Amino acid sequence: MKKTSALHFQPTVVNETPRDGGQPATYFPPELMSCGTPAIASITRHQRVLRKGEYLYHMGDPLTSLHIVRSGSVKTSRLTSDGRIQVIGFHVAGDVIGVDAISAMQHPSNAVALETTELCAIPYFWLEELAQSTRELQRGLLQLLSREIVRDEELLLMLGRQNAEARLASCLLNLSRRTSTGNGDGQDLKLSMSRQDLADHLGLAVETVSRLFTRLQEQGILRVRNRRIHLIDRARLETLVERCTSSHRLQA
Amino acid sequence: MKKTSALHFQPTVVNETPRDGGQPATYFPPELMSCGTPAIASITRHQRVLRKGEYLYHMGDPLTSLHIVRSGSVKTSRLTSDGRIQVIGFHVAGDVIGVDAISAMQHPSNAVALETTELCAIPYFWLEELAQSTRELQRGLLQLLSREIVRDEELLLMLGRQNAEARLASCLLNLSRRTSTGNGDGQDLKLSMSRQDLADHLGLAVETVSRLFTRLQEQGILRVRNRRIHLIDRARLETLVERCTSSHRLQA
DNA sequence: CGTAGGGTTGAAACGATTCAAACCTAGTGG
DNA sequence: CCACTAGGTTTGAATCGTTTCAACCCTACG
Repeated sequence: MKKTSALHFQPTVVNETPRDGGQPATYFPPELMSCGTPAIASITRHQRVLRKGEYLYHMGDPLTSLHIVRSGSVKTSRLTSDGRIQVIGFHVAGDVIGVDAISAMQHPSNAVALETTELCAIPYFWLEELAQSTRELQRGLLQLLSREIVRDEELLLMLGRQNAEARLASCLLNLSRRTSTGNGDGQDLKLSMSRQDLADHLGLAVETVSRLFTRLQEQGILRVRNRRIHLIDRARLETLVERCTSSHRLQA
Repeated sequence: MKKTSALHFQPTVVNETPRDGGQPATYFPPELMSCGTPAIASITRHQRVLRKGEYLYHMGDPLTSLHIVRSGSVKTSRLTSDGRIQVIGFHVAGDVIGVDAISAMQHPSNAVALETTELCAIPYFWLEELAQSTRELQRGLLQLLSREIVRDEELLLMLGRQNAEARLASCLLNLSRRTSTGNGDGQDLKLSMSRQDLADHLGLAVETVSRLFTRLQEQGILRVRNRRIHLIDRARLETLVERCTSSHRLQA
């Protein structure tokens, strides 16, 4: 586990290199990047740091703020009445957490830090106010929520119609894409979640996930060293996935 | 199949009995009920009727309008690259369709009528405009999208962590709840979707769904007559479901 | 060095799928 | 009115993928 090195305070700067070259310090989701200055200014205060295992919120907590992950990672999850877990998602820098709480103004899921994690809080009533006066922000917010719906729909497709192998492949490619810095091609990833977390996300048993890693390694598609995954043959990994290609259109 | 009896034009009245007693003519989702009069007025024009099998939109189509189902039902679906289908949802009177298209301004899913269906279209750019000037409407819209996220998360739980039986039970109870008129206890439901559609929604094979119906009938939980389902023992159906109870809180 | 938790592996069991066939039912045309 | 068809639905038997249970291994950490 990392030490307090992750605790250095970022100044009020939001994105060092707004949108073009270099490694983007993507603390902000693209949907909210275009909103006006006052919005950004009011948002970037209120820092918060969670250690591994600390909860950001529990099911049933009232919604006070949305949160943007600045560094680290968070998992959100739900429970069945008999205690089985479904991990809804893993969230990394730039992701916004808590939007599922807007409808009932209380959280329907849990959010817990998988490692030391920096977040910035956006008081929700502020955000609504600002969105009312800032056209760009309103649009950004709506797009943000809609994007979340699309993401969940893709997960539904994964859980409903893909086998274990394809699910893991999907997940790894997804994580790789979202954590890669842009210039680094994202072939190496350090998973912050346990095998159990992965299993609970993919709707599988831990043992199955473990076996899959072994198998993919044997096939030379990736190399596994604990939670450090090296993607050797990304193309082959992609062929394992039946992804939703917008070109395809059969009878449905 | 029904005749043109469903084609009678509803006047500009939105909800006959706004919120209290009687059978609510729920053409509107609760989230948008509270918005100001001008919004409602501008929305309730633009009718549209689809026959069974007709598409409201295809994957890739640009977003022009959201749609509210006034009567009938619609299924939305996505495809894997190899042609397998995941039905995202079944939508009945009062449901809003198309919100997943807001993020990319084009539809990531298909929407097709399961029977003769009346819809009313809400031009999206109008809606955004109105939401900018009407506080209530902005809030309603955000709640609407958030509600959709919650719904999808519940489906994730279902697909990821429930067995075939619990999935079908969930789905039936859900359909019953949403189509019941309020005074009628909703024990009888007429499914507008095929077994295949159900299977594609629940992530199962058609044969499995068929067998489940037979089994539930043998157990005296419901009676099946084609697409007409009579719920005999709702309580027992509920025990089959492992639902997400907000009281429960284990280590997650 | 010893422990604890996460991770892996194997064998047996199970649930759901697949393939094949038969069965309804609604709609069609003689 | 009936036979005929086509789709949707049901049923059975064999197969497959994933889970379960149990044991073991590894590795980080005190």
